[in-house]
Amino acid sequence: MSVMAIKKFDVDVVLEQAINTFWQYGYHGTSMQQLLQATGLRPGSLYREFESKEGLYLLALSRYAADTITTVNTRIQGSSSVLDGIKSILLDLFEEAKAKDYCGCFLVKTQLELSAHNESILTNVSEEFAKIEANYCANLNTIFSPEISAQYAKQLMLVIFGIRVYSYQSEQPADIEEFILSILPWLKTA
Amino acid sequence: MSVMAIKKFDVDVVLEQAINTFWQYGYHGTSMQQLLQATGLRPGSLYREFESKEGLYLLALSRYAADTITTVNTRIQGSSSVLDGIKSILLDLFEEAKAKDYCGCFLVKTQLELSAHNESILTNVSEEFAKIEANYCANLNTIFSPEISAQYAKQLMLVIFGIRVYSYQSEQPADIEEFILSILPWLKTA
DNA sequence: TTTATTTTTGAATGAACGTTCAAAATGTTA
DNA sequence: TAACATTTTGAACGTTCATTCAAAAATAAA
Repeated sequence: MSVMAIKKFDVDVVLEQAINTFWQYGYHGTSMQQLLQATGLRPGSLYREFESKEGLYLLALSRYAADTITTVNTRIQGSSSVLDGIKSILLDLFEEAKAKDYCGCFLVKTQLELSAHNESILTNVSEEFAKIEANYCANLNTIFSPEISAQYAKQLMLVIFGIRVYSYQSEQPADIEEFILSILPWLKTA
Repeated sequence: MSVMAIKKFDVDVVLEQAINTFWQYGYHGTSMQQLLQATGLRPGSLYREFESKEGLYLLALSRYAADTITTVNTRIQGSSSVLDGIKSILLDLFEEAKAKDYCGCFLVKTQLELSAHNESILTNVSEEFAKIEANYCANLNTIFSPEISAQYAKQLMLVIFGIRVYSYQSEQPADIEEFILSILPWLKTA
């Protein structure tokens, strides 16, 4: 009995390259040619592994979503308090936006671009956002009542979406921390 | 001397139909076939009038942007106070989102979809948002100091963006007015 | 080295894309 | 009615799109 030839490419690496391309140019705005160039794969290999452009996109999307929650929790656990953690996450969002190649949030972009084309993607992304909100809520629960936590988590989601879009505008507030605290005063610590 | 045949179509009507199609499906997600069907025009007529798909899109976009400011001011002037007017605008955004064919804000969708493809569109949309923010600021100036007005206008824009994206999620806050006031307490009147 | 299995290759495919333009139709003036 | 400027028509164009698949290459066990 014999064993196969071994894959020349690393699926994780390819997925990350696909994420970056889709993230920047959107689903309809990205051609297979771009993806082949970004990943270095040939059509046959890419199709054998991911079935189709849509298949690759869905895998890239769920990978991105999973990473998001991990990042949030890592950040909170690395901070001196939950509130400081959340505050630093928001500050990071503004910081990210200064990058020349800023391209917002892949989940948000997907939601806006594809909700009219594909109902299941709308549901899919909504579920991911629900998970993210629930995760914030769980973290807030360690310091607030369940009712307050749920309310604050909702506010947080809305503000994060707001930052994600507002950041495309060139001018940022002079004092970003003050700006954040003026909208979410309960984030104030010590 | 003689005079021409007369246009069979109304440019304003065609533009509105184009807005609705682009708004829903995005630039890359809308084909010329869809636009021909939505407008009832034949390729030749559409191209003679608007030059290209991009030309039609740009005209549709600027039309939409102009309408936005008009709507805001009409709403504020029709209210008993500036703050009530703004509050009712925000409530309307949530209300709109309940519609089955909700498709967010055309300007926001354009910004997210096309900023990587077309620098001039990014600039274009950013300028429109700056106008909208300046318009809110001018209205707030009638009751607050210039500094406070500028600060509140920024908050307002961020919250509007947030609502525009958050609304794709199915579950809305139970008491929407309370939710709004918890984020923008200065909107509270009487 | 041969055999078995898997992966890679990349030219080719048909469909859909945005766009063009010569010819026909339209409506007004002379 | 004839002359005309303008608009409409819609088949056809070349390009790019996502995708396929028979053949070649790669690998490791027998």
